[in-house]
This record gives sequence, structure tokens and C-alpha cells, in this order.
Amino acid sequence: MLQRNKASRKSRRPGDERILDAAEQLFARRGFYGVSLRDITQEAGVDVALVSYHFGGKRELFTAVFERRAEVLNRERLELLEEVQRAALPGRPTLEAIVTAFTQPLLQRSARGGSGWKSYFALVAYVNNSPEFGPVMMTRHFDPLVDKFIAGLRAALPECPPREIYWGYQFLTGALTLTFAETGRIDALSGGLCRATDLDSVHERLSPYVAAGFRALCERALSQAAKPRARAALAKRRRP
Amino acid sequence: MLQRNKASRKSRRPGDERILDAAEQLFARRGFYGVSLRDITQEAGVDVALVSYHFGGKRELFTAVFERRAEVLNRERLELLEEVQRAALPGRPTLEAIVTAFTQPLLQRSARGGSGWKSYFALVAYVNNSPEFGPVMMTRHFDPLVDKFIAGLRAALPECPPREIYWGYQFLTGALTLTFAETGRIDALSGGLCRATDLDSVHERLSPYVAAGFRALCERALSQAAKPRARAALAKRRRP
DNA sequence: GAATATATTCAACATCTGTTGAATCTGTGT
DNA sequence: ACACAGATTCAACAGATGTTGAATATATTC
Repeated sequence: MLQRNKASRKSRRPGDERILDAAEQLFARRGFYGVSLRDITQEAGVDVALVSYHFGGKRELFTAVFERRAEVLNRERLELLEEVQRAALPGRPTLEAIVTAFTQPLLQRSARGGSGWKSYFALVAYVNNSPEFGPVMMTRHFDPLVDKFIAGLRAALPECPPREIYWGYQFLTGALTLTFAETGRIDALSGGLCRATDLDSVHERLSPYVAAGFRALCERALSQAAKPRARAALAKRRRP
Repeated sequence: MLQRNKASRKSRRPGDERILDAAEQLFARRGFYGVSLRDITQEAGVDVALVSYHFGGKRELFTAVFERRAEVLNRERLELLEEVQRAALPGRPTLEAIVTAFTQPLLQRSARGGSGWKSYFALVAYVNNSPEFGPVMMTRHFDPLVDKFIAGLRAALPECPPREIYWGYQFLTGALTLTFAETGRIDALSGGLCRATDLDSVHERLSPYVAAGFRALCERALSQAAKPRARAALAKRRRP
């Protein structure tokens, strides 16, 4: 065979990893259907057929990309959560501490983990908001960990009805994933005052924001619950 | 020609509107690239060529779908904002009132506006989180109105630095659009305690949540700003 | 160093994609 | 009834898509 054009290859990493890297970047930008296998393999400097060989097909490649970093993240976040809980003994960690343990590893890696991590979180934003992929993939890969965080949130707000915790958590992930998408819309809107890529600013602000939100939900629910009881008590007093 | 199969047509609406309806539904579910023109025209009971005839192409159809309801929404939301501001005269409306004016028309229509509106908001969720479409389409069609809401938020929190308002707004839209995506993940996570389709629950909770979040951001910024001044004052006292 | 297993490329496939131009249908005004 | 314009269908196109099987290169084992 003629001399292989090694310059066209992106690095000396094995082909399957180069495919994962390229797929991660492109899926994050244009979603599952917006990218062809030829786009991916061309970016990776590799033949199209390698995808089927290594992963079985496009769909399997997509989930492989999603899984690769999920496991790393879950380990790291679980450790951080447990550390926060240990450090607060014999008491309970604050709401802010738990929210920070949840978000900090993500924001940290997106900001300083390299371009692969940045793409990965944009992909998570895509998946989380997708009616097609969201329920299956997020649930499968993140819910075991999320359950532990929910438990931590409930412990930090013991008097709060669980329903409020779940809604508060959904609002949190919504805010977080839009941040990861880094669409740059806040840049235009604020006239350059805020930058979507400035994840340090997000890190400072997100946990106060959602901690205050959780407390407001909790108070609202308790005052709502108190009113009917007050009315019932009034009715009881009146009747006999 | 043989008898036309009228039963296959979805309604008596003209072809271009049937195409818009079908496209809305399918784009919302699978994004721009996940849907072919044949998917759309088959769902609409219409020939493929009609898309080019009426809209010019797939991309133009996509923006037509996006624009159709955006104008209706913007009018309605602007009226509501102005009404809220008028009702509060001679004072300022509360933070909660402004946030509600922002979210209520959306949640209201998504919950009770019919399946078209429901699809539309899922599409907005897709666009808002898309690095490709988000900056262009959201900015073009919604930013004039959003600027007015931002102004209202600033008036409701006069001592708050503008930067905090923009971040708070971004967290708000993130929470809101994930809600619109209705992926059903919260159903699984909460074991059925919360339902993604229960937008009344969201409506009750979202404005207390984000209003508390805005106030927390504001307080944080003010206390951050106070500290360096205190330190500077201390240093000045020490030096002479 | 031959044998063998793994990794990668090549060429081709059937199918699907968006778009286009000509043909046909449908309704409206005269 | 006719002409005419707008709406809709038909048929076909060139190119892209995911996948596959055979051929070749590279690495590992004996």
C-alpha cells in the first residue's frame, strides 16, 4: 500500500477513542440526528466502517459517548457528597453545601477539564432536554446518584414535603443544563455584561439561587398546609 | 383521476397549515434533523413537494413553525406585563408579579392551549438549549420582549447589580424550558409523586422559587461589594 | 519468523434525503 | 362554458446515509 497519511490523523490514540472524541464534539453541537457517521469518522481521521466494527452502530456509539464520562462523574460526585456529609457530623450539612457538592464537579470539569468535558456537558444538556433520549439515558445513568442527593436535600430540609424537593431539583437541573449548553444567548442579552463561558460566575451564584428557591418552596408548602388545618380547627370550634 | 382518499387527510385546514401543525409536532419530538420532510408531509396527509412550494425549504419551514406562535405570545405577554405594572401604580409591582407575568402565559397555554401549543413549547425548549439554533432564533424572536421584562425585574430590585438580574433570568429560563420539554424524568425520579405534565404545580412553584433566587443573588452581590470596602476602610485607618 | 488475532481500509449496497419541473386538479371571476 | 391563477400531485434527480463483507494492514503469540 502507499504511504499512509499520518498527518491527517488527529493523534496517536487508538481509533475507538478518536471516534468517541469526535462523536462527543459533534453530537454535542448538532444532536444525534444532525451528525453523520462520515462527519464523525472524517473528524477522527478514520474510516466509516470502524464505527460498526467497534461499537456496532450509530446508536450504540451515541450511548457509548454518553456512558464514558458518566461513570467517572458519578464516582467523583458520590465521594464529594459523602465527604460533605462526613465533615458536617454530628450535624447535617447545609442546603448550600449539598447543592454545591452536586454542581461543583460538573462546573469545575466543564470549565477546566478540557474541550472534551465541555462538549460532554453540552451533550448532557441536549439529552436532558430531549423527549426522546432524556428519560431513558438520564434515568439509567444518573438516577442512582441523584437519589442520594435527593436524600441529602431532604435531610437538610427535614420539615419540607418531598414533592417540593423534587420540583426544586428539576428547576435546578434545568438551570444547570441550560448553562452547559453555552448558547451564548446571555452574552447578547446582557450586552456582554455576562458571558456564557464564565462558569465561575455560575458556580458562585447557582447554589445561593437554588438554596433560596428550595427554602421558598418549603415555606410555601408549609403555609399552604397550615391554612386548611386552621380552617378545620375553626370549623370544629364553631360546630359543637 | 381516481377518487381522492379524503379520510387520510387530517382535517379541512389548508395544506400549509396542516404542514405547520405536523412539523411542529415532529420537530418538537425529534429536533430539526431527526425529522424528514416525508415524515412531516405524510403526517399532514400531503405531498412532499408542497413544503418547497409553500415555504421554500426545510429550514424555512422550521423558522415558520417557530415564528407562528411567537408573535401571538409576545403580544399577550407584553399586555400582561403592562397590566401588572399599571395595576401597581403609583408603586412598583412585586418581583413575584413580574415573574408570573413572564411565565403564566406560557404555562397556561402549554397546559390548556391544545396539543399544538404543547408541542410548540417543547420545540422552544429544544431551540433554547441548542447551540446551533438557540442564539439566532431565541434572540431574534424573543429578545425585544425579554428586554422589557429585564427592565421590570430591575425596577423591582432597584439596588441589585444588573449582572445578577441576567444570571437570575438565565436560571429562570433554564428551569422553565426543561419543564416544557416534559421528558417525564421527574415522574420516574419521584416515583410518581410529581408529574411532568402537571403544569399547574409548576405554575404555583416557579415564581416563589425564582423570586427567592433573585433576592438571594442580590443580597450576595451586595454583601460581596461591602466586604472589600470594609477592608479598604480598615487599611486606611491602620496606615496613618 | 510464521501463525494468528485484532484493527483498519476499501468498495459497494439499498435506502432515504431535500429539491425541482412538469402535469393535474380546484376554485374563482367573467 | 371558458380562461386563468393558485394549490396540489407525480415522477425523478443527485447526493447523502448507515451498514456490510471482503481485502489488507498491524500487532501479538508461539
